[in-house]
Amino acid sequence: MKLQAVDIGKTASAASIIFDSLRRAIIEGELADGEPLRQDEIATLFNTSRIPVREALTRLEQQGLVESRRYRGAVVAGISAREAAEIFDFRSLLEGEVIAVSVPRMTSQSLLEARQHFQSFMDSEEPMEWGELNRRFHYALYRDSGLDYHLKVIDNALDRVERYLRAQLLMTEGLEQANREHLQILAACEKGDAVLAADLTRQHILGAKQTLVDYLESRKSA
Amino acid sequence: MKLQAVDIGKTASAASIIFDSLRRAIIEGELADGEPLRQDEIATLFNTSRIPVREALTRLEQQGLVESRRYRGAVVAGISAREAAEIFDFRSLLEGEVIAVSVPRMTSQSLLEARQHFQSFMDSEEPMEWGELNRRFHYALYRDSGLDYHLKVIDNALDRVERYLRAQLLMTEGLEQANREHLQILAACEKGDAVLAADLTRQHILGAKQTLVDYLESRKSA
DNA sequence: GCTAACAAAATCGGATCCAATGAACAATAT
DNA sequence: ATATTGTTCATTGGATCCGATTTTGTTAGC
Repeated sequence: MKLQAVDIGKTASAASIIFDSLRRAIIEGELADGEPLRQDEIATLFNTSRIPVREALTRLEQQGLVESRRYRGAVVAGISAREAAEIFDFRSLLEGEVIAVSVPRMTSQSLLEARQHFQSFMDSEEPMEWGELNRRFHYALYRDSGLDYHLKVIDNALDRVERYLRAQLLMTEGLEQANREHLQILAACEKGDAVLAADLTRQHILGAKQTLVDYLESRKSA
Repeated sequence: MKLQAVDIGKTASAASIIFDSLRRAIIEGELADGEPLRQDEIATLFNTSRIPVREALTRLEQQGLVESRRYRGAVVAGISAREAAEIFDFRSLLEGEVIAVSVPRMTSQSLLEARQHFQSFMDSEEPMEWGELNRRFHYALYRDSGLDYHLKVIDNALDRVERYLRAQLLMTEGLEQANREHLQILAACEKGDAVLAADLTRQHILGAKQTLVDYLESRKSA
């Protein structure tokens, strides 16, 4: 008997549905920084009580996506230019390492997927898709490292800065640059050059950092 | 008006008290891997309802310290030798970077504190204190990096492996080695040699990794 | 004696209810 | 008029209650 088995027991609880939904909304920038998240409001929105909402909010708080103060409620967590810069440095360090480990073990399957996601990213006109497609591209290249813990931490770090990345991509000429750099990274992986892939990945991230920090500081002074 | 002001508003909620308490118990190994954490039991223990217990458990789950399955409850999360090894590699990468950034900015105040914690660690006979003293020592050396995000992630990674570290320190001759290496790291920082400090830190962590992995695998086969 | 079907107990996720706190606003005194 | 105090309202944290699911124990059949 061959079935697509699903891990029941991890089927969606109300809390996880709300969590995923809020996480997405925050990451995609639908909810602005500082926007208050009222438990009641969200509860009615999802036709539940406040209990699962609270669980979702505590999870989001643990991930740094919302800040919550006792009896005052939760707000979407913003980020300072300083923090953003640090997170990009952090990603640069980790993702460089991960891709370096990944390249020697990389399967043609993963390379194929990466190429497909690269194409989708290039073709996409929908800014809301960029984040997801970008993640899939990079994830395909990182996967074979087998470094699950690293990957989880990287994912979390991306969650924190993705909104700002999108804003930056929209404002500047960052999109063409991202495409160019993605292609270079892909080529390095296909060549099996781990050192080059790692170096390009780090530069890719640090470049984005610089553009973003400039952008954030220009907004601050404006 | 001069008063010793306390930041009320960040005063402990029942949930955070329970969270801290459980976190400590797990990290210090008082609760064994796989030990079930019954909401009711914990609630009576703290004289509260299950609600704050649930919040504490979801927070712990987010941090990877407990695993919880729907309708089945939460258990203390164990760790495989593979995961442990990965987390040590992860720490090695991050802590090396952090101390390298920290050394050039290090104040004599921090160096002094580090030396004090180093002494306390050496003098301590109480295994339950090791983890905390070890953290304080390293934290004093990392602090001036200003890399708060990195530090939070490192702290979380330490939470995941600290129990096993203690077991390993108790079982082997790791304690003298740790003291030797701590002293070397401290000396490098005092000399202002960032590259050396980073290198020693990485070796310090990777050495512990090897001992621990050997230990874990010997236990598995036993 | 062992297994399968069923019933009972334990436990969890979520709903509803109440108390504690903070914010907005009105009333009062200077 | 303004600052201060008191009051009301919105909102959160926690308690209690209920339905859903899993686990355990019991009984019937072989």
